[in-house]
Order: sequence, then structure tokens, then C-alpha cells
Amino acid sequence: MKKITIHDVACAAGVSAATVSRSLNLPDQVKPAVRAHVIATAERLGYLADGAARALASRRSGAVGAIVPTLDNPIFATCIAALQQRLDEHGRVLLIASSGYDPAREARDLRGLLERGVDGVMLVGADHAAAVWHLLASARVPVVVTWTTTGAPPGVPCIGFDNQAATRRLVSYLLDIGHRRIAMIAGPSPGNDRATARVAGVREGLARAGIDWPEEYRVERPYSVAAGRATLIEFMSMPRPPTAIICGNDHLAFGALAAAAGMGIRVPAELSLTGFDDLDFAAHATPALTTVHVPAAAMGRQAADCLVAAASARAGPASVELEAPVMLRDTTAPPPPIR
Amino acid sequence: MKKITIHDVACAAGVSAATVSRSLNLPDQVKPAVRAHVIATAERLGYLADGAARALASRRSGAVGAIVPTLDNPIFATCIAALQQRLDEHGRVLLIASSGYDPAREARDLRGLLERGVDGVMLVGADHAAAVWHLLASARVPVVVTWTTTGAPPGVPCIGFDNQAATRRLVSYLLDIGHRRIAMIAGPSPGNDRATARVAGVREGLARAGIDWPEEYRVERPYSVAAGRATLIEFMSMPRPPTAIICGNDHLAFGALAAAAGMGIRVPAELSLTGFDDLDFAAHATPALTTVHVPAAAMGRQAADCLVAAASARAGPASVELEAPVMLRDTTAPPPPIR
DNA sequence: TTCGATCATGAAAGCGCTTTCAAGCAGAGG
DNA sequence: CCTCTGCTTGAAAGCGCTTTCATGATCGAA
Repeated sequence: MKKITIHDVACAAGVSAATVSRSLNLPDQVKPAVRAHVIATAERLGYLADGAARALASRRSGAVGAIVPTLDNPIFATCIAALQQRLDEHGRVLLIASSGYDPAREARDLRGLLERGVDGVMLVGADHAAAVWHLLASARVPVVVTWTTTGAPPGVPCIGFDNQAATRRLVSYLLDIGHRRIAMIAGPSPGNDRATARVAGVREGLARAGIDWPEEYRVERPYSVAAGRATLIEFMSMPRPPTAIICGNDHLAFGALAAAAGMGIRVPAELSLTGFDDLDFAAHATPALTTVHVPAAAMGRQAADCLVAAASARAGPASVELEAPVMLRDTTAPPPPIR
Repeated sequence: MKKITIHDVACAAGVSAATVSRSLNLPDQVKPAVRAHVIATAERLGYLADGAARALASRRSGAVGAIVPTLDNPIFATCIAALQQRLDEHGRVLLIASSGYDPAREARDLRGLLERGVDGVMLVGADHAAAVWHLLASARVPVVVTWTTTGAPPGVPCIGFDNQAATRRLVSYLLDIGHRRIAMIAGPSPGNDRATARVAGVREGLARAGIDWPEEYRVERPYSVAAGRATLIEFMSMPRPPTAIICGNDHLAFGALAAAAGMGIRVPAELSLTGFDDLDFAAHATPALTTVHVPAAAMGRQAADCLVAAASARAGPASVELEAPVMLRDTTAPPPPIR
């Protein structure tokens, strides 16, 4: 039994291949009776279209690509899940790659996606290797940047939120409740504009209040629970330890929380801690984590809509700024009275 | 500026299209000097192969498909992350779909993947609609089943673990430390052989010890934190509440843990709780969750290897049984003395 | 009834690549 | 010096589908 082609269906239905193709793709260009017969025949024969041939002839694949830093962080998985689901509703399929925060690997992966003929690409953040923008431009493929609202080249839509404003608000809150010694465990900044913006937000919040931010209150660490754990110990071993620590993401915060428990430091009574992402488990940690809610699913959904629209040249792709509210929970409180 | 084809490269390099193709795909069939020149020319021109044309002519796409129940559960995201990374190392690309635990949607999504010409498919579990197996057979596409070791049609390799043995061991342990009233919050069983096997494991463990398992000690709930929360309250409001509760996955367990805290029930002193999956956060919950470790990343990696091998007809795809060890942590302890 | 306009359909030309197949060519052996 | 072998290369035939383009068929209006 060999493969069933559009020709076999055409013969069996007593029409031409062109009519079969039209029945399947442009249903209203063919008489209803004929169409029904063709579709029934195709079904009976178990016809499965050959996507490669279709893509070659029609110059579009119905596939969309996405490159995320990592799928191991549930925040990206959530975004991808929403993206995939929405693409599915549009009859599109999702090709996925992960860069491991490595710009070179990202460029290489993008090449792979482009060679597979994706009709659009979702990227995280606006900070990418020059090769990435070149490839995208010369392949003339629609692209959308997520997770940020700034920094993308002109003409590239952004669907994201304001990272800097988010941490600025976090700092304002901490200052309001009395903190003055605020430290930060930031994520790695190279190639990561989100991490950089989050640091800038803290600096800005402090500057507005006229508060000095000593160098040693800011460190850059990989996004891991282990790093959060180790770094909290470093901070709390200082002669003048901070009274609040802002973590670059929830993983770091969970690590810090665990380390505090291990050191016998009570959170939030003795130390305030914040995260960033609002993972499912942030609300279920003990104590529940104060963090910034990242609208991952919304970004995925809207990115899908944006790319599908761009692929059919329908809508002028517009940028969208989403809310990233601070979720006040149980890891923040006024600092202990000065002894 | 129009698209650069293999022909343009051929002209620029002063060779035929066939030689360009060979330089790129079968490097040792062409003289080194020529090959180097061709590759340099391709690079200079910014040549990007057209995957559709390549797939059409060579009858393979270099893409592998995967269908998981959901990407919102990090356990599947971890598996997909590993799968993707390994495929990337093989120069393959990953097409992903999620069924939302709906067999009909799974069949539809599979069709989409097959139409895109995937060279292999990874499935979770062995329980699928008949249409799924039909499609796979008639498309002659290699497939691998993960997350279980049993129940797949003959000839279909499984890369998974023994769900039933895992919960059986969990029960043995609970019995050993003195529990007799053991309840279970299972996942939805329709179309989910893993959930079913986990229930069977509990039943088997209890039966071996000659202990009765009353109907009301077993309920089926969606895999969510909220369901875990609500169900724990139900269980603990019974006249004779269980002393240990086995949850079908970690989400349910986290919910149960939170509800116990809310009710003022001390875990593990008054109640033992177990999960299944061993998510990253299981070890960081308070108290740290006793659970079954699911080798998600290993399954993803090995599934990738298996499918790549099958696509090149290299190795006879073999089934693999991986370990799923019980991770004893802080949510299990002997039951309180009988009052 | 007749004419032009509209609609449904078929024929055929590719889409850009891989892959036989055959030819060219250089070196080895007689 | 000639033939045979083995290695490179080019020519060309598709891969299965979409999509003009052209041709009948159909319909409403005159």
C-alpha cells in the first residue's frame, strides 16, 4: 500500500486534482455537491495531505516558531502552552526551540526554524544577536517580541510588560513600609534585557527616594534555587545585612526562602523577600511569596494572534503592554525595629 | 531582493545544483576544494535552504512531533525540554501539540503533525484513540510511547517507568510505618492509563497486606491544586478520616498540604501525605514533600534518541524501563497513636 | 431565443530541492 | 600506449501540491 496522493483522490472522485485541492482549501470555489463528494472520497481513502508539497507550492507552511530561553522554567512553559493552544485554534502548528540563554545558540536555532519555513517567529526579549535580526529580515518572516515593551527594532511588535516599572513599584512598596537596606539578587544580564531592566527599576525606585544603593547590595546570579539559597547566606552574613531582598525571579526567591528557614531567620518578621514571575507555586509556598505577576499566558495567546494576523497580512501588528501587578503576600512586612 | 535558491549558489560557484546539494548534505561525495568553495559561496550569498522543497524531494522533514496532555504541568515541560534539546543536538526540530487530556483532540493534533511530515512522534501513555494508531500505521511513522512500560501495541517501543509498582512501594512504606487507613486522590482515569495504574498500585499494595480499601477512600479529581485542597477537606471531615493520603500527582499534594495547614492539621505528625512527579518545588515545599520521582528528562532524552534512530532505520527501537524511586521527605511519618 | 457575464472546472506550469543515471576524467596495470 | 576501474560531476526527472489561465457551462437580462 503506497501513499495516497491528491491524484488518487481525484481519480476516485472523478474530478481533477485541482478540484480536490480547491475542495479542501477554498471550499466556496467549488459546487457544494462536488465538494461533499470529494471530501467523502478523501476520507474514505484515508487521504493525508503532504505538507511539504503544499508548503512548496503555496509558499507557506502553517507552522510558527518560538524560541524561549528555557522550557525548564514553568513561566516559559506556561507561555508556550498558551501560544500552542491558540495556534492550534488557528490550525497552525508550533515549532519550538530553546536557547539556554545563549545568543549564538539562539541564532543557530532560528536558522533551523527558518529553514523549516515557519510563517512567523516568537522571541523572548528584545536583546538578540545581530545575526538574528539579519536572518529575520532576509527571510521576510513576521516576528513578535515578548516579555518586554522596549528595545525592539522599529517595526517589530512587542507584546509584553514593563519590567523596570514592576521592580520600581516593588521598591516603592518596600520603602513605604519602612525598608531602607534593600538588596537584590538579579539574574544574569548578558543578552537578557529583562534582567537588566529589573535592576534598573530597583535603582530608579531607590534614587527617587534619594536612597543610596551600595554596590555590595546587588549581585548577579544564575536563575536557580541553589543560587538563591547560597546568595541569601552571603547577604545575611554581611556586617550590615539588608532588611529586604528582591529576587530576579521566583526560583531565586524560593532558594532564599529555604535558606532563611535554614538559618532560623523569620520571614517576613526579620527579613522581607520578593520574587518575580508569580509561578503557580508562589502562592502555595510557606509563607506565600510576594512577587510580580508575569502575564505569561496572555503574552502567548496574543503573540499567536499577532503572528497569525501578520502571516495573512491582515492586521498591522501592534504592540501591546500588559499589566504586571505586584502580588502582595506573606513574605513582606515592615523591617524589625532598629536595635 | 528575491529568495536565493540552490541554483543561484550553483551559478555563483560555477558548479551544478547537484554539486551544491551534495556539498551541503553528503560532504564526502564531493572534492574538498569544491565543497569548501561551495559552502563559502552559500554563506556569502546568505543561502537558506527551503525545507519544504527538501522534504518533498527527500521524503523526510527533519522534524519530530510530540503530543503531551498539557504543557502547564512542569513535569511535561521538563520532558519536552529534554526532548527538544536532544533533538537539537541531532539537528532535528520539535513540533509540539497538547491534547488537554482529550483523546479526540489528540487524534486531531496528530493528524496535523503527520500532515506536516514529522519523521517520528512521541506520545505520553499507551491509552489512545483507535484513530491514533490507525493514522500512525498508515503514515508509517515511527512512534514511541513514554510514561509507561505497558499497554502499547506490539512493535511500539515504550520508554517509561512502572506506575503501578511506584504507588505499590509507596503503600508498602506507609504500611511499614504503621498506617492502615490510606486514602487516595487519583487523577482522572478516562484515557489515562498512568492514573489507572497508580490506583492499581495502591490497591495491590493494600491487598498484599490483606487490608481492606473502602470505596470512600478513593476519589478521582482533576489534577489541580484547588482540587487537592478541596478533597483533603472532604477526607478529613469524614467520621473516620484517613491517616495517610496518596495524591495522584504533586499538584494535588500541594493543594492537600495547603488545606491541611489551613485546617490546623499538622503534617506529618497527624497526617501523612504523598505526591507523584517530584517537581522541582516538591523538595522546597514546607514540609518537603514525599513523592515519587518521575524521570521526565531521561524519558525525553531517550525518546529523542529512539526516534532519531528509527527515522534513519538504524537501531531496532527497544523499550526501556526507567527507575521511579520514592523520595522520602518530610510529609510522611507514623500515624498518631490511636486515641 | 440570444448575448454577455459569471461561475465551476480542468490542464499544466512550476515551487526548490534530491537523486538516479550517465558521462567525463584521472590514475593504475598490462 | 591502451584499457579498465573508481571517483567527481552534471543533466534531468520527478517529489505532491497550488494556482494561474483558459474553457465550457450556466444564468439573467434583453
